[in-house]
Amino acid sequence: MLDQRLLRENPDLIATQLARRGISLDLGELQQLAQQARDLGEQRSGLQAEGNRIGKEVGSLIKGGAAQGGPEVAALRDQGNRIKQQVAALEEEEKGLEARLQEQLLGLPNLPSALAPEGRSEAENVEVKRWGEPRLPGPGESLEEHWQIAERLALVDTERSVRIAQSRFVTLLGDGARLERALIAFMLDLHGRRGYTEVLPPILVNTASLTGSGQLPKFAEESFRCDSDDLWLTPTAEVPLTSLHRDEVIAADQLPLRYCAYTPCFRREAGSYGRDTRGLIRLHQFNKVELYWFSRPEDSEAAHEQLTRDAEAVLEALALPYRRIELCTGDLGFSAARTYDLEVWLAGAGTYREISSCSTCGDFQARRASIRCKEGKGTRLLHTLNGSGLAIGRTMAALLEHGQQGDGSVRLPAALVPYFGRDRLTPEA
RNA sequence: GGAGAGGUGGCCGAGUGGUCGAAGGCGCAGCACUGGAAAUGCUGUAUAGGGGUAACUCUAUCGAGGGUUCGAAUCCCUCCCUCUCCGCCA
Repeated sequence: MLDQRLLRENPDLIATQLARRGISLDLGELQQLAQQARDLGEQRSGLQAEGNRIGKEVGSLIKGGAAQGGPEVAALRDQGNRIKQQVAALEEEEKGLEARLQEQLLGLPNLPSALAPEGRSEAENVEVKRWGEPRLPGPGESLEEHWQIAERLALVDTERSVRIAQSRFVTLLGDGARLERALIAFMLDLHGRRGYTEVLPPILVNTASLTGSGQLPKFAEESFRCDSDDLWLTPTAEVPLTSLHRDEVIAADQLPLRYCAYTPCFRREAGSYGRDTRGLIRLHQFNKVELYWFSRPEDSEAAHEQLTRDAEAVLEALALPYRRIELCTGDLGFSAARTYDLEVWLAGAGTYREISSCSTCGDFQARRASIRCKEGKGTRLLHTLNGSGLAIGRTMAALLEHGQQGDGSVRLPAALVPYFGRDRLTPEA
């Protein structure tokens, strides 16, 4: 959520910055709404002050011996009643305005960081770096895509998943299930060694939590909802992790707080019919290990680099080639001020594919979720950052495509052996 | 799900409908004392919003929302949460 003070004092800045995202917006209505709400509030609190004064006066009159039903007391009582009615009327109007204002503000995305490159769409994202050698098919060799390998090795059962749930769900079997579990444990251990506190949060979250991290109110159609309970299936661990410290004030010397969490993630993927229909790339339910930082505002830029490095460390430990892309202003997510996407090389598909998205949200989520830090006198909003470290299903896809052998088996990186128990997936196994 | 108890500042804990943003204690900060510290003493110590260059000031907040009243932490209603016991359950 954007700062109301900024709206009042520098609306042009908001308009210019949102324009960098490709949003042209007339802030006039919003400003007017804010102004009206403020005027009403001023009027109301003035009346309340008057009412408080009368109340005290009655108190001291009675204490001084005036009769409860005496003329002075009765006059003040009438006056108090009139004020009460006026206050009630103003309050109702103010509430309506505040609700509208809040609704509109909650629907506005974050302002892009000054550092985010200009651009209108995905096409203008900027490649920052590449790591590793993308595997290309040798002469006469054709590389399979991960879903072909997975089916051939009986790691997944797609058809039966429809029976259990729906399309876009997957059931992992045998080595597939074990590899998924190994990857989760491997990543959590890696991040734990790098200083993250492991968290296993609830994956049903309430409306306030989704609003705090920015999924609501705008993207309700993207989440699964438990209608009778004000609970939703979390679309990413970013949601419960943001709310881990919702409505808290954290001493600055405790920062940064760094968490990693494995959760299943649930997304309705509305409007993606026909895209990535095979395999592990786009599912209604998938597993992910998430990294999350609560940082002092001054430190969040460096934190963003570090968080991204921590995600890259997973890919490097698994020897998976990747590149780092910085999203241009037009491609930034709703809550992000600046984002690096990590794209892993899918050898069978012959493309780089997003496997992690590392964002700094500035104070955007902190304002929505009311998370502050305290340093000396006074409090201020802190900064939040999040990134995948990594999406498990896509990691498995990359491993299968990268490690496939001419004999039909798949070689796994050495780092996984302690977790999976073998260095190879074979047809017979 | 049933029965009971309870939710007050960073923490503990008092609070008779009238000057209560709230006693007292702990903690924390500053000052004094000390060679330095401990102990002690004094002073200060919530958050959000509005107004003011500032000193300061106004409003709101005692789980949340309603109500009664000139006036509510205190009385009434609804809801939420926590704890104890019973039931059920991985």
